[in-house]
Amino acid sequence: MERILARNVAGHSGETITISGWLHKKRLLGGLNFISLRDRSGLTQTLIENKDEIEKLRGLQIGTVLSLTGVVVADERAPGGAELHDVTVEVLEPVTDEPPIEIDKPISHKADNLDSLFEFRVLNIRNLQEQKIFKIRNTIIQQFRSYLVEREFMEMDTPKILGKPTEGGAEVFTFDYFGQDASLAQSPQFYKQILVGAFERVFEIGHAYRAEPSATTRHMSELTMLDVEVGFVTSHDDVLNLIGDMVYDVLRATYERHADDLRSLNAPELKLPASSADIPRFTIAEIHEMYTKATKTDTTKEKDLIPDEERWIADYARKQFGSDLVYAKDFPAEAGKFYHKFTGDTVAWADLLFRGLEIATCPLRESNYSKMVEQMTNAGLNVEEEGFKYYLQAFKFGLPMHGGCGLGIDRVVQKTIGLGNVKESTLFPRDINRLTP
RNA sequence: GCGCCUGUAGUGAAGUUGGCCUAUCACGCCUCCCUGUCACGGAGGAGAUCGCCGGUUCGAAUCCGGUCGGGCGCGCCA
Repeated sequence: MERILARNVAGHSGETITISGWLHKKRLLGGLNFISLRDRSGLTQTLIENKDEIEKLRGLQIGTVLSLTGVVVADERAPGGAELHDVTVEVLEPVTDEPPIEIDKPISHKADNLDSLFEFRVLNIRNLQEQKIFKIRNTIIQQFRSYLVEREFMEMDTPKILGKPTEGGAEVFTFDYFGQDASLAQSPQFYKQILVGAFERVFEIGHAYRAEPSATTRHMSELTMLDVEVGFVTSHDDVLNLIGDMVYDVLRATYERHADDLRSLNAPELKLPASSADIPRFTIAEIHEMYTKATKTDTTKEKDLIPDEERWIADYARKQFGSDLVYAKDFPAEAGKFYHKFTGDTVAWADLLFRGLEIATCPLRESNYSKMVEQMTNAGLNVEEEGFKYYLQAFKFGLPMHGGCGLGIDRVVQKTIGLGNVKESTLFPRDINRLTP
């Protein structure tokens, strides 16, 4: 018999149907037994009065894979307005071991219990509340993708196995690759710039690897990044307009589609200005000045924003401009890297902050070959090196002015829902001491 | 890496100024009762050498030293 999903059961009133899924909850009231079955679309309640049928479930634990066949009866007392009666039970995969956690109860997300959260991840993702996190994540990724595809961005797949790292900065993982020194990509940056030289507009949603020994609520060793790069921009503002509008659009759509889920997860209310063009933008120097004035902590000598400053400016933007998003732009020139576009004392690079956390870096790149060679040389890099050879080819043979962003998907999900730790937004997080599951 | 906090049944918690702890509670699990449950309810039961090692003491979950695991903040962060 055709399998009917939980969400469609009510539409088959009066018919005999078969549902399949996992035993989610038993409520045995004696002669009246409620069994709820979970499938990918939700729960179905079934009513089993026949003692022989309920006996088939004796000794079987939550998670047992079942097919239940019965008549759909509309009843207001049933969750969803309908349930199965006169049920025949067929056990497809019996589970006799007691699950180590309860999957129909709230899963603790207290910081102290995060280790248990991930230790039992395989099972707690069967919890419907826990699943909401990953359904929201899925929507966020889909929204980013469709925003970009609609604007003629091409989705790309660039290698994560790279040669020996040449440029410093973030620590990379290195390993033996058939006798050669290899490393894991910390970013698809070089590739996306190269691809701008062919396709103008590209993006990638993929993993990036960081070997920094960071033990914070916002870092992981393996993260999911959205990398966007667009050619033929005419200013840094073009880049900020595009990325700001994209994030604005994705957050709006996600809050719309998952209003109920976000409410049940106690997500903060979304505050955005009337238009994405109104996302407040402050220079790093302005933020240092305002922060120093407000807190008496002098940060004017800092190159970057300190974490507390990020939270402070976010709070300021929310109160003064009604915006959960804020740009911190124009980093001091000494913070810039060789691939950035420099404009006097500052570098055309902005961070997009969402609720006090950096979710994206949005730079404008240097696109002129001679300038690149000069900036690399000034940075003490050897332009003849293998790692730069192919990268520089793209410049030598013509790149338009371009810029884009590297955006942390995990952080967007974390902050959208209001999770305390970025790992909670990730199915199987990797950090400095977790490699499993 | 540094600082602070933390580690008690399968899970989540209480107890941590040493003795009344033979370690408490909730959920889960097992047995039984229960015809409208939906965090079902009721009766009973099993389940913990209190992270590990050592020390102090008549006596340690509790104090001390070490060690391992975990968390938070900072640092690092193309």
